[in-house]
This record gives sequence, structure tokens and C-alpha cells, in this order.
Amino acid sequence: MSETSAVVTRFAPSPTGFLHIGGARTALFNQLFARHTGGRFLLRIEDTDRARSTDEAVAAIFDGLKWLGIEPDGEPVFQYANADRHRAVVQALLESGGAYRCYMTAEDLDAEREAARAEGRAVRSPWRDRDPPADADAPHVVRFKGPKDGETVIDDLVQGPVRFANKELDDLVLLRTDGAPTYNLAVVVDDHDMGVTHVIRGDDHLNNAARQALIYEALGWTRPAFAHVSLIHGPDGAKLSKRHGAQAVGDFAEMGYLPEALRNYLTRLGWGHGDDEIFDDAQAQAWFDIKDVGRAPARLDWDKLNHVNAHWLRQADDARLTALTTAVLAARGESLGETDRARILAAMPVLKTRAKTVLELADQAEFITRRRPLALDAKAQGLLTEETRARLQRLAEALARTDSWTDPDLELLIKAFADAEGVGLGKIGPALRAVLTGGRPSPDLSKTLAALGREESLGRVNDALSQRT
RNA sequence: GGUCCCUUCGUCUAUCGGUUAGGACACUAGAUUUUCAUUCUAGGAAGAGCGGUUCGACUCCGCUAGGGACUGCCA
Repeated sequence: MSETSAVVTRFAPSPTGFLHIGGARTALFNQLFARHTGGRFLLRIEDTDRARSTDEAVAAIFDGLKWLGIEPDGEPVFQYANADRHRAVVQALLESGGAYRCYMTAEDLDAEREAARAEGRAVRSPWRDRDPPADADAPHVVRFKGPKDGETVIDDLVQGPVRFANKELDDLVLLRTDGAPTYNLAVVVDDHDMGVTHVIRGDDHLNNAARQALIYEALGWTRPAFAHVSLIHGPDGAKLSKRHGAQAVGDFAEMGYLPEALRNYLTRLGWGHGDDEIFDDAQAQAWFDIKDVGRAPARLDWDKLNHVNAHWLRQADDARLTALTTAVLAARGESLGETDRARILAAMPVLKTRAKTVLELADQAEFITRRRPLALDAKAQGLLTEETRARLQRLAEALARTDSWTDPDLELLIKAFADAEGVGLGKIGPALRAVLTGGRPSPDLSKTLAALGREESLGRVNDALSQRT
């Protein structure tokens, strides 16, 4: 990157709901680009719409970003706090002729919009070239007075050069009737004041970029570089919505995805570095450049996300995964004791190779948390014939005699037992597993026994053997 | 309707005028296997269409089709 000016990026969500996964990716790109260039990444809450902004939404955004591991450099800026500054800029624009008061009523506007649409042109206000009414303080908005000729070109870092004929750009409202600044004015002023050099945002703002560029010009400010990234679509190509299963980053957390996995997946979505699919934050920062982001909207692929998550699950710390897993189990109504936690932790190295999400991890751990006596499902029940009961009885005795209750030794013991019985493991495994887990899936038998411990294992076997059906 | 954007296997992508168009996920088949899962091997699978430019086009240009964004005193 050029050394002339340090890069400053920002993520600027409006607090009107949860943190959308598409927004999270935009935030990620901003952070990645800033870190890659050694610049700064800022957060600004766009709360100029007082009616729709809520404290809950602000909290949801903070929580979502924090969970995802996105950390702005410096305190977040609340846009509404700069309202006076925004009004002052508009005042200056008014005095320089870069803006004008518009006294159109709602009805006037509706009629004009209809006419403009019918004629295939941009909306125009008659007050643009008209003297103010006698009562200049009558209800009005302040509009930007943009050029009618020429064109505005946005050299978008992602989309390439995009040209707009100025006559197609309408005079947007800068100040509402109540004197409140609007988004399009506030972004320009704040981005300028915050020293933002690169505006990386959703491509739903591409059209606004041209109008905003005009405001920069009128103010005599140099505009930042723009990069409009496409939105994330659902698997069917339609805009991501509720019916696709998840929209908020919180949804993904609840579904058992790890933040580092989501970062990996989201970064790879719409951006690539050769054949690299799995990478950590340091690699992402070293490789990421906003110019390499794809133009086309990308679809959310659950299978791929699961695959990436499975990878990071295996890399994750066992104690951390145990905490996550027990939380899910607790939410399912299981009351877990310290013994359960200890067993889950001990089994975690093998459990985590068998799951794609924390939810599946909890499924895999359920054989541990069952309470004696276990209820056997029909299939497990059917395995307990007279023959297998007798064999199980002999196996239980062999198990009771061993003084080394470890995975490898238990494996040897079971194999030796099978040899002694003159049968294959297939004659022993299913029944033993059935009485140990009640029919729930579990790891290799020796690992299952080790995870349960001697007392619990023998207890479960004996429970089943003493139960007559 | 208008303005703007997008288009390589089902999906995410690599390719930056000359490749048998590569990888990953998913899928199919086989191997391994005491449940569930894993793992291993092999395989099928793409340049939206039509015109140009060029010795040569997935790569450049145009048109068409399809998808999307915006068109608010929301952001």
C-alpha cells in the first residue's frame, strides 16, 4: 500500500435490528483491510433516525461484533452526537449556494415523483431555482443543489469505474423539516471528520456514492476511496432472509458455529487467495486486499460452513469446547454435575473429531450424561439375547478384574476377550455399546469405557444385566 | 418504468489472450468400520446466449437473457 496516508476504514451500521451476517462480513472486510495495511478500523453507529434506532439494537451490534472477534480501534462514534456539526455544514452549504430550502409539501412531492417516473427522469424541486417564500421559516427541508450537467465517476475498488450522469441524480434532502440531518449528509461529514480513507460497505450504497461524491465536491473535501461489496444471498440466490434459517450473527452462534470458523468462512465468501480454503486470522490479514473481493453476490452454503466449522472445532481448546457443550446441554434441560463436566472434558479430544458444530458436540456427549439406569431404545433392547447377556456377563467380570482403566488397555482387553470367546468384535461390540449408551452414538468402545470411567461403566452394564425383560 | 451493478462445475472460487479450465464443499462409487461419525481412493460436474476484435478468447467490446441494488424528510 502507499505510505502517503495511513488507511482508515469504518463499519457504520444503523441500530435498527440485529447484526446481519452480511453486515458482519462487511465489518470483517473493513477490519481485514485496515489490519493488512497497518491502518485503523473504526466503528460508527448511524443513529440519525431517532424513531427507528434503539439501545437494544446498539447492544446487539456490539455483542455480535464482539462475539465474532471484530474489534474497532478506538471508541465507537454515535452519529447523532454530531448533529450540530452536521447542521453547521449544511448552513455553510446554504450560504455558498450548494444547498437550498425546499418548501414542497408531501402532496407536491408525491405528484412530482409520479411525474418524474412517468417521464423517466430524476425528481426535481421547483424551489431549486426559485426565491424563498415571504415566510422563509415556513416548514421546509434543505436539499443539496447538485450539478445538472456532466457526470460523476466512482472508481470503485471492487466494482471498477461506475459512471453516473449528474442529471439522473436528484437533490437529496440534507436536513429534514425538523432540522435533523439525514444519513447521506451525515456519512459524508463524519467520514471526513473521522479521516476515513476507504469506505467499504454494501453495494446497496453504490447509487448513493455518486450523490455523496457530489457533496464532497461542493464542500471542497477530497473524497475517500469507495469499495462496494455485494450482499450475501441465500442458497437459492434470493436475498438472505428469515426463511433461509439465519440472518443474525447471533443465530450462527446459537447454531453452534465458532467465531473463528465464521470469520474464515465469511472471508472466503466472495474473496479468494489461490486455493487456500482454511486460514487463520494472521493469514487472512496478510493476504487480504479489498481489490480481490469478487463483484458477484455470493450465496450462503451451509455445507461449506459446516466443513470449515468442523476444522476449527478440532483445533479448539478442549476446556473451551467443554464449556460450550455443557451450556448447550444445560439449555436442553440436563442438569450436569462436576463429574459430567470432567468426563466430557476428558472425552473432548475424541468428541470434537466427530462433530461439525457445538450442537453436534452436545449430541455426541449425551451418552456421557445419561443417568443410570439407562433406558435402552428398542434396537439396543433387541441386541440383548440370552447369548449376548451371558457373554456380556463374562465381559463385565473381565472388565471388573482389570486394574488399568485406560483407552489402550481397554482396547487390548476387549480384543483378548473376543479371542477367548472365539468370536469377532461384531458379536461383542453392539451389545456392550447398547448397554453403555442406551442406543446413543458414541466413540470407539474402549474410548467410551474410558470416558465413562470404571464405576459408571460397570454400573451401566450391570444395570442392564439385572433387568429382566 | 428509470439509473446502476452482477453472470466459470449444484455452491464458493483460481485463471489476469495461448491451460487436458485448477482447488474446496457437496454429490456418486469403492475401501476401512462394533453404533454414529471419521478417514482413504476413484469419479462425474462449468465459462448464460449471440455477435464482434484477434493468428488465438473464459479472459477485451457490443447486444440479448437472467439475477440484484437503488429510485424515502430509512440507512
